[in-house]
Formats: sequence, structure tokens, C-alpha cells
Amino acid sequence: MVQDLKVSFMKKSLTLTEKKRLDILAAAQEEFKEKGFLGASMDSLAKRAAVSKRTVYNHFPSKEILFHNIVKQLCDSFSQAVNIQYQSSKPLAEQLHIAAMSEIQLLGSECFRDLNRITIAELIRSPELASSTLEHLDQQKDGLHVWINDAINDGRLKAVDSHYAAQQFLGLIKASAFWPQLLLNQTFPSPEQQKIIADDAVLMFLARYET
Amino acid sequence: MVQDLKVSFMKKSLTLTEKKRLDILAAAQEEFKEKGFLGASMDSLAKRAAVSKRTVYNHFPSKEILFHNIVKQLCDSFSQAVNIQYQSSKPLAEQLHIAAMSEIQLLGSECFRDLNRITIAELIRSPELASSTLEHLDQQKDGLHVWINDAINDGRLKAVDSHYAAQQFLGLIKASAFWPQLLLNQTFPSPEQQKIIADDAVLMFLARYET
DNA sequence: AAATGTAAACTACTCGGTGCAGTTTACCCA
DNA sequence: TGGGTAAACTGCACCGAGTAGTTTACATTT
Repeated sequence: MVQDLKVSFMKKSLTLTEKKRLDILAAAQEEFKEKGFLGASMDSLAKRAAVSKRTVYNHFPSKEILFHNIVKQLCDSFSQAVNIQYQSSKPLAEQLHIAAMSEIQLLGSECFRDLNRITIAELIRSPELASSTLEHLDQQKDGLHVWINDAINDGRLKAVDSHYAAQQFLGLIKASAFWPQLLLNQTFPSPEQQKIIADDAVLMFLARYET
Repeated sequence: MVQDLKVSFMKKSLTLTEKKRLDILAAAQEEFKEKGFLGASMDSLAKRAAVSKRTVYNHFPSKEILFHNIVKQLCDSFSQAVNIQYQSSKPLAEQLHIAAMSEIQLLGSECFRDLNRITIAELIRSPELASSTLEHLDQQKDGLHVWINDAINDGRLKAVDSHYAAQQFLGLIKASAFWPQLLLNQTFPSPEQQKIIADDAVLMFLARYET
């Protein structure tokens, strides 16, 4: 009984304060996504969250800190990276195709798109503001580069700079499934188109690098 | 003699009012490049140009119009597009390599880099603000897509979507010679690296699409 | 009744843009 | 070559709106 009260009390106090926090984060994400760091207004943001501006400042001491929290939150939300484990028993094409498809999935995911819409514009002019994005931005590349190294050591790929090769592979994919969507608001490729994009990337890559 | 006088006279008269105009444009380009459209300040810009703010507004009625003039000026400065003319008598690899190299040259040129630093950030959030860039941004792609169509009609490339194929080819190049420099401030590839990038792009492309 | 969270007013700016008085420059004509 | 006229430039004050962040005073809850 006493415990029940205590639990519900703590739960409520947590959720009520915490709910405001989440409301603020959600509103801030929208605001930053729409208007960028400079364009976003703390007043408008507070209104969006249906919360007093003072409450915003109770949770986040400054606009910059709030921005960093947004970026951090978005980074965490897709922490499961594109994981590709080299397997010497399977065909390279099969493994690469899986990697390509999961990369495309990542590029198309809501949170990844949001993260990029928010940070890339800031990245161009103030690297420190969006610095936490950098590692995440190309963390897939690192996974792929390890896979390529493994395949090279296994004698199944030509000995090339694995970072460079990974960059090529991902560039091929992003050219169709990332940049046009980010910059030109093109629609994201359909599942069939995704398959084609992945296939083409794999074919081109192996035609060049397979031993 | 008379002509000399007239020339120097006209030159002087033009340059003095026009010089201010050019000073303003130069200062505005720096300001926008450093701080973006929102971050740029008309006061700071006027001080940079060593010109009264009123004079700025005498030449350009608003910040937005000034911005558009900057973008227009930068676009015009590399109006000579990447021109690739299909020639059935020459090897595809040779023609593509030339196209790739001139594309890389364009990507590395000062004015093109400036244009992109200024417009891409705005492109993400306010397409209309940087709309004039769109055509120029991918005008090379259009040239390449015509070349691909010609090669297909000549029976030397498989029948594929030429826009898509051009996108792949340019994506391959941009992955190494554009995006890392724009977003991560990486150094531009050396001439030897450029040659490698171009070669790889050509090899991959032809391995996939040559008949 | 105490405490907390709230809204609204407030501070001390900066912004884009304008009005204006006075100065400098450019150009034409005598 | 000199003088006059018109245009352009200057610097300043100023406007209204909006900014991040802070204070104050009220209301709701427990």
C-alpha cells in the first residue's frame, strides 16, 4: 500500500516531469528540422511543446545544449549500425547485397533522414556544432571497410585501399538513395528500385575488385 | 588620344560606381559563405565592403535579392559546362575518362565549391531560396545522360535508364572528390588521385554497362 | 500552507530596412 | 578649363519586430 503510493507517486512525478522533457525534445526536433539551428526560435519551440519557455530552460540551459541533446538522441536512435560480418563460406555478392540493402534501409529510415536534415546544413559551416554526427555519419563505412579487409586477406578481393573502396560502394548507393532525397526532395526508391540499386552497386563493385 | 581619354574616362566612371557594386558582391559572397543566409548580417556585410549600408540597399533592395545575385554570379562564373560529345570512332573508356576528369576539375574549382557551400545548406530547408542552383548543380549530369543515350543508340552500351546511369557515374566521383571535402573539410585529391578516381569510375561503369 | 511549475512581462540586445541631411563624385555645357 | 547640376555615397538615427535568456508574481497541487 505504502509502496504502491510511493511507486505511483514516483512514477507520476517522473513521467510528468519527464513527459514535458520529451515533449520539448520532440518539439525541438521539429523546430530544428524545419528552420535549422539559427532559424529555430525558443519561443516558437516552447509554444510547439505546449510548455512554458521557462520550463524549456529548466530542462536545457541553452539553445546550443538543447541542440546537442537532439543530435545525441537521434544518433542513439539508430545505434544498431549496419553490421556486416565477413563469411568466407558465402558468395561475396550475397554478403554485399545484404550490406547494400541494410544501408539503403538506414538511409531511408525516418530518424536517419531527420538527423541529416538537421545536422548537414550546420556541418557545412560550423563543424563543432554537429561534430557528434561525424562518427555516426560514416560508421557504416567503417563496418564495410573491415569486411573488405577481411575479403582481401582471404584472397577474394584485389588488394586495394579498403576505405576508398567502401567510399565508392556507398557513394554509388547514396547517389540514388540519399542525396536526391535530401537536396531535391525526391521520393525514396521503392523496394524494387532499392533492389536494383543494391544489385548494381554490388555488380559494379565486384566487377572491379573481385579477384 | 581622344579615344584614349574616352576609354579611361568611361572606364573610370564605370568602375567607381560599379566598383562599389563589385565590392558589395564580393563582401556578400564572403559573408554568406561564412555564415549562411540567416547568419549573414547586412551591417557586417556593408562594413566588410567598406561601404555605407544605405549604399548596399541602393544597389540591392533586399537581403534576399542580394543573395540571389550572388548565386547567379557564381553560377555564371562556370557557365562553360562539362561538355561531352559522343564520338562513335573513339573508345568509350577514353571519352568517359575525359568526362570524369573535367567533372573532377569542376568539383574542385573554387567558384563551384563556393557556390555549393553557400547554397546547399539553404537547399535543404528552403528550396526556393537556392532554386537557381538546381539546374546548374546537375547540368553536368544532363550532358552525360545525352552521351549515354547516344552510346546506347550506337549499340555500344546496354539499354538502361541513362539518367540513372549518369547518376551512378557521378556519384562514384562525388563520393571521393566532393562530399568529403564539402562536409568534412578533407583536402581535395591530388592530380594522381584524381586520375585514379576517374579511372575507377570508368572501369566500374563500363564493366556494368558496356555491351 | 508550502512548494513547485507556470505564464507573462522584461532585459538587453541584433536584425532588416528606411529617412534624411550633408558631402562627394560624375558629367555636361559654356 | 571652369562652373553648375544631378546623381550617388555617407553616416547617423531610427523603426518595428524578434532574439536568447531572466525575473516576477500568480496558480495549482499535494
